[in-house]
Amino acid sequence: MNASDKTLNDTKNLSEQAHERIRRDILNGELFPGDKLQIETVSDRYGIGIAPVREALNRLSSEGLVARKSQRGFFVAEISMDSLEELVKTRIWLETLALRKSIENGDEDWEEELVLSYHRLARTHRRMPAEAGRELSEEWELRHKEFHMLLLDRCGSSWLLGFCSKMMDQAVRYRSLSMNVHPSLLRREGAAAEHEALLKACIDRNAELACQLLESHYKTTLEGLRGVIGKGAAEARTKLAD
Amino acid sequence: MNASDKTLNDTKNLSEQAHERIRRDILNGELFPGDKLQIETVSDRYGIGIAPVREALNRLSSEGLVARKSQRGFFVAEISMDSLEELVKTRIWLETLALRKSIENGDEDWEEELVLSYHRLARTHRRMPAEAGRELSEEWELRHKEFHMLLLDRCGSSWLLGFCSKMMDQAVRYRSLSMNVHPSLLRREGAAAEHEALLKACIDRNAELACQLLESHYKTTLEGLRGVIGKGAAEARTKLAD
DNA sequence: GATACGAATATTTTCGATGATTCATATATT
DNA sequence: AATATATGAATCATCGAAAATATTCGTATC
Repeated sequence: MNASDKTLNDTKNLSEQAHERIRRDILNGELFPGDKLQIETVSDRYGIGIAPVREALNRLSSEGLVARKSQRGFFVAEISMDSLEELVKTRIWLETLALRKSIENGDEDWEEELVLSYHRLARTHRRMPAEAGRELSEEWELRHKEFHMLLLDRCGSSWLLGFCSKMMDQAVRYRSLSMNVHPSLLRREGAAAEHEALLKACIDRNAELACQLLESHYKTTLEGLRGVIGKGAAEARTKLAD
Repeated sequence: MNASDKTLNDTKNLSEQAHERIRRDILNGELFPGDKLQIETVSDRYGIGIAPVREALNRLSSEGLVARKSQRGFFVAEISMDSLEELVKTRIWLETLALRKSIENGDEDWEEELVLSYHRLARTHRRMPAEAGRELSEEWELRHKEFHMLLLDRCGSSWLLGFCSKMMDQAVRYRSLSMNVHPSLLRREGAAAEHEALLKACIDRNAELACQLLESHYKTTLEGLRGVIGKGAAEARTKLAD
């Protein structure tokens, strides 16, 4: 339950630490799409032996963040504008579905958790100036995902929740990568207001409105990313040289 | 594209072979929910070293077929009536969604593929007497999944297709396990007719009917399994002694 | 000058063995 | 007799090195 459990990577065994850290670096856009994940290089980078690293990469490959070419090693999963559009489309389908069910089932506890989660998200947002540190940005992403997942939390299907979570991770990845290329472009101001409207619609049990808001929220984000992605991958490759 | 590519497990490396074979044994119900997957035992069973087996188990754990308890090894994922009900519910949500989209987008090629796939399924079914061999039963499961996936194939989202595929695998698992406990009970005759009706509705582009048929198809299957599952897990454990 | 072959190199994949952790049994103490 | 502690066996996690496989580069041939 405690949020700090995941950021502190002390107690776990090495293969879990490797999994967590590589995953984080992919989601934060520090590892670029298509990059080769050479076992020994990765092993050195994190100071973890090659066996745990292999295990982590194997798991990440099943989670869709890493591609695994037989006998040719591991690569950071590719991205493309096409697959981003497919991703957003699918997110809208599944999340509006989940949101409707969640609004149907949600009780007063749910409302309270939502209010709290929104408050935390807004607070983090307020503290975030133009060029915030990475930790704050990471914290925002965490809160953001928490809020959006909580919206769906009462949908009644852990399967559906899991699918939505997976797709949210992918979306985070696209955002991070775009931000690395065009640092100024993103983190638009409108987002905060949209979250608030979404919160209100849920508390009012206005499923129709809530779904509309969610849909336009994602479509707006998509438009913001359009055009950045194509160049993004190529540009990122050069930046790797550092 | 060729279906036999997956059944022949020759060319691949050992870790992929292990993954395929363990996966198959879990889906076919030869490995029972909760069973410990002791590395060395598994390694002996398949005649594959422990390193590839570990890799396979790691990937299977991310795919939801294997549970991984830190520092305590791997176990075949548990099942329960509750999670089966959740599974069926979610399948109906997502597959009717995908089916609607697929019927919207499907062209004449799609129709032809459907007819062909249905024919193959029906033929396999016809050749299957009361107590068919395992190979034939496996072939039926393959065709069955192929047909159901093809129904959704034109939905326009590889994400959604992947989710549905994952859930179908789980459903196969529940069926296999139930059949191991009550061999006579399952493989009801009605299924063939239901598939045919489904095919017809799709070709007629009657989305509403098709979704209704799909829903009742799954609900009927669920009812057939009800009551078998609870005892199933316990009874299966004893059978392991062989 | 371009292409194909083959040796040398780099990487992945796999194995066998060594530390680390958990679980079970037995002994000791109240 | 019952709980607690300690010891031993089993198993997991990790390491380092060998085998299998791709990749690169140079050389020879057309």
